[in-house]
Amino acid sequence: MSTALATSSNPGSREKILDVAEVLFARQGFAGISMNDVASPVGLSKSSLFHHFSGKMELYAEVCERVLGRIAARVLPALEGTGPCGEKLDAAVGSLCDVLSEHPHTARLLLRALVEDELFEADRTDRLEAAEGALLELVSALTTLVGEGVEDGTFCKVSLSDATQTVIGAVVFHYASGETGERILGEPIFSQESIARRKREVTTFIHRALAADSTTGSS
Amino acid sequence: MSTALATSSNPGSREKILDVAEVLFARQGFAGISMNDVASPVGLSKSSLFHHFSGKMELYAEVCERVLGRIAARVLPALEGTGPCGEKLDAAVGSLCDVLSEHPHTARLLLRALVEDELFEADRTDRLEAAEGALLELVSALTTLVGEGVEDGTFCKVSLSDATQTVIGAVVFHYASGETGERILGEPIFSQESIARRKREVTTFIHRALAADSTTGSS
DNA sequence: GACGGCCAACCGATCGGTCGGTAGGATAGA
DNA sequence: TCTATCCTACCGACCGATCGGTTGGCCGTC
Repeated sequence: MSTALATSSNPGSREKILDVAEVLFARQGFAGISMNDVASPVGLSKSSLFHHFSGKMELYAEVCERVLGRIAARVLPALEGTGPCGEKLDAAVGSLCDVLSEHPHTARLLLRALVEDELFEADRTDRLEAAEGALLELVSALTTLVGEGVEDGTFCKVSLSDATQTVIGAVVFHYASGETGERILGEPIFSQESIARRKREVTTFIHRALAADSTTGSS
Repeated sequence: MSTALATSSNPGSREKILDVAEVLFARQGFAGISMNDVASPVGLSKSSLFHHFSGKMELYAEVCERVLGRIAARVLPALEGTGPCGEKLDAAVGSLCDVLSEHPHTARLLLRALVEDELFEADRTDRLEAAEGALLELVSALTTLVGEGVEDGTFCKVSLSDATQTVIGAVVFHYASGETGERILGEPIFSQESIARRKREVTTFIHRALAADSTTGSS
């Protein structure tokens, strides 16, 4: 009563399902999570999930779509802004770090989506295709930016596609590395100071790797 | 008689099971593969797998152990050799590239092992612990090398653990990126020329990122 | 009374794992 | 040399549990 829930047409359930599913799929993958695993933390029965999503695959695809959208919303503006290529790249890497550290499971889901891609060859959803399209758009925007930097002399001559792959791996892996990563670091990955240091370190790492000359230009 | 096989204690089956399981686990993960999936390509029945391995977890652990061992056997010597830090790092990264491209599914399994780590908290095997120990040993050797380079002025001042994480991600991700990665590159990842270019590109990328001054030193 | 959110019960399929048994080479006692 | 025994590799049948998904119906709101 006092709380505003338990009314009909409860739009909260859908979002709650997506929230829970996002975390679980990120941690254990598509095959590692059952519909029951998702339903019970939400407080619903398994069959209710099928009322909101036509199947497990749909749910997974929508989760991916949402995550990719969140990333794109943050990173694309940084990539497409005006200004020097070097600054734009730093901003894009920084934005990616931000969004990956604000949603700690995002990187895992992203890495999984990349690594498990050809798994669903049989029954891909349109949604999943769309999500992958958004990802490729993001990646190609990054590649384009690197290409511009190489052409105008900001960056040194590198293979564009290789550099793009390297940058993605360098940034994303850390946030997805979980327990093992924390054992490497010797401290939590998502503590406030780790997040700040990580952003600084990986940004300058990439900046130095691509900068055409030694004047790194930072600070 | 003439052939040396078909005797008792057939060691071939065990190896064949491990070979198949390695590929399948790498592609679809622990939860995504059933014992039947492993058994039938080998040409055995599911129950025969339980004759060689006490359970699915054991099989997975042994696969991980074998893969980690293969990597360590190639990379550790490069890390521990004598010589300038810069050259040792280049050699280690190169060795890692070599072993990851020679066994195309290794990177995926490695990435999975890192990303799925806290999944098995309940029923970890001793073997799995051992494999993870080998991995951490490898990583800490890399961290040590970077530390030496920073101290003797070969590398610029970076957070050791962050640099290690970045290097691992930069190298490993590419070989695990599968179909999506090929769409980024626009060509096969494991073609002969891609392999060669990748090794060169990522090595110089890391070299430039860590080198203390602009004299990259490469030819 | 139509409709949306929800659920218990159920379905066939498949999961990891067990069990009893078979084929056949090695071994030992006679 | 014949035979009884043992062991390893292997398999078909089976087990309880769980999987994704369906069905029919309950309940509260318009």
